[in-house]
Amino acid sequence: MTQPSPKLELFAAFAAVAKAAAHPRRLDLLEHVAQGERPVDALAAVSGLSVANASQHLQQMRRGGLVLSRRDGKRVLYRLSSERVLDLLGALRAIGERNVADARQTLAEYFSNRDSMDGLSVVELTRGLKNKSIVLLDVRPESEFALGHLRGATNIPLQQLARKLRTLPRKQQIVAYCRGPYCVLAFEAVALLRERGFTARRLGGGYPEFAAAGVPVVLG
Amino acid sequence: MTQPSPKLELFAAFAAVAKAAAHPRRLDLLEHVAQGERPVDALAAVSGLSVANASQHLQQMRRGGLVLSRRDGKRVLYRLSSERVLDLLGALRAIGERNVADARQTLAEYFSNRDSMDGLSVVELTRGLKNKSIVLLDVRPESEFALGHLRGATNIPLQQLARKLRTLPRKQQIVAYCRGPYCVLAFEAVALLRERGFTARRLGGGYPEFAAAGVPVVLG
DNA sequence: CGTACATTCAATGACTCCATTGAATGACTG
DNA sequence: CAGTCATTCAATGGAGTCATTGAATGTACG
Repeated sequence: MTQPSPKLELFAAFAAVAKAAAHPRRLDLLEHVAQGERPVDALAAVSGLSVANASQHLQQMRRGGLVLSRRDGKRVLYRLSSERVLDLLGALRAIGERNVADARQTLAEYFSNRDSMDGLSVVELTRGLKNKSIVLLDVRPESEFALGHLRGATNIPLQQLARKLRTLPRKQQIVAYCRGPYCVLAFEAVALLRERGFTARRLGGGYPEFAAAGVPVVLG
Repeated sequence: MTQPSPKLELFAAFAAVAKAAAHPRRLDLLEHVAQGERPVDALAAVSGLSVANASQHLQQMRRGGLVLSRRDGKRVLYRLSSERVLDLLGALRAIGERNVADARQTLAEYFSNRDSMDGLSVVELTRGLKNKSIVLLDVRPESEFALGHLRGATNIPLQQLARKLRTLPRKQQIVAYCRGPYCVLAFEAVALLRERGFTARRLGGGYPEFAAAGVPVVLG
């Protein structure tokens, strides 16, 4: 329409991508979609949205090219469109984290003494698994673990963790992960484990990030 | 099960970053800001916005943490907040480019036979400069070149290119770059040069991208 | 110390986005 | 082929965004 500027037309396309990501609920949904392919109602349930609302948000992300959908029987399954989306999320986090750190509120409050909670990198994880110096713990709900998880991980959902402590070793370091870098499950798991005298650390990212980084996975 | 859920609060911060990038004009402005620190009126001029409008867009990007501003006398200078912003732009491009490729319109129309126009990588550039097998050409306006450019580049603004062809060598490959991966200047320069029998290619990104990738620069 | 200048603020209508509701589509199941 | 279920559509108010205007800061310079 604005006849000229092919550049602006392209930038409009890029802006549409950003717009698709520019809503807190959608980012939340996106993190869940990143765990694996799932139908609308499941995504609506885990992120606490009405089905209609979740559907609309998912469609907006599809228009923006963040997710793809396919029909399977009477369900429609959504999945990430590509690993590039994780790059986008990473960039948003990097900038957003800086913003909240400057006006330090949330981070400091909820993820207190973050330094000691600093996450393991991919290389540290790989080395530790080879060494058998660490035990990898997936604290997401069973259903998400079943959908896909890092190879060698044991699944103990956070809610059951307190009851199953005796199954965990005390001589190795326990490394917990969940959905993403800001997923609270792993933070709380590490806090609980340390309280009970275990040596515990958190992974620097969640399942999707480490899977994208090349860590071997088991798919459901 | 919390009122403002720490996670959603963080995601709101990330969404705010995305929102700051979710407007074509702002992406355009951002590309110009990425060339170097500049006052509002200059940015307004190059992107064809009114000063008040540019000011408001810039402030929104500042709130989103994409740019920073500082006062210098009676001017306010804006600059990128960090190189992370370039990562964000890269991710938006990667996803957005895919989207328009699927509905191939703009790309095909304006950047026809893009394969042959495919850009040089950082390593290719570095090797070529060492070899002296290429000549690096900056086709941005003089003012932007003065603000900062890749080391070893010659500045011939696109408008003057046709007149200054005789200053260019015919035995080396000419590599043109401008503001970013989708800046038309370099595309047109390459097209013109090839028409006149030169061997010409485009750089795979603009000044900000290659500077961030570690290519040596000269600052003004 | 007043004037000029760069930038920002405030206010305005046109427009788009958000969440909710209830109805419509499409596809399996008996 | 009627019933059921998952998803999407359409319509609704309420909130937020956009570009434009003209006025208000704040800084320098004579």
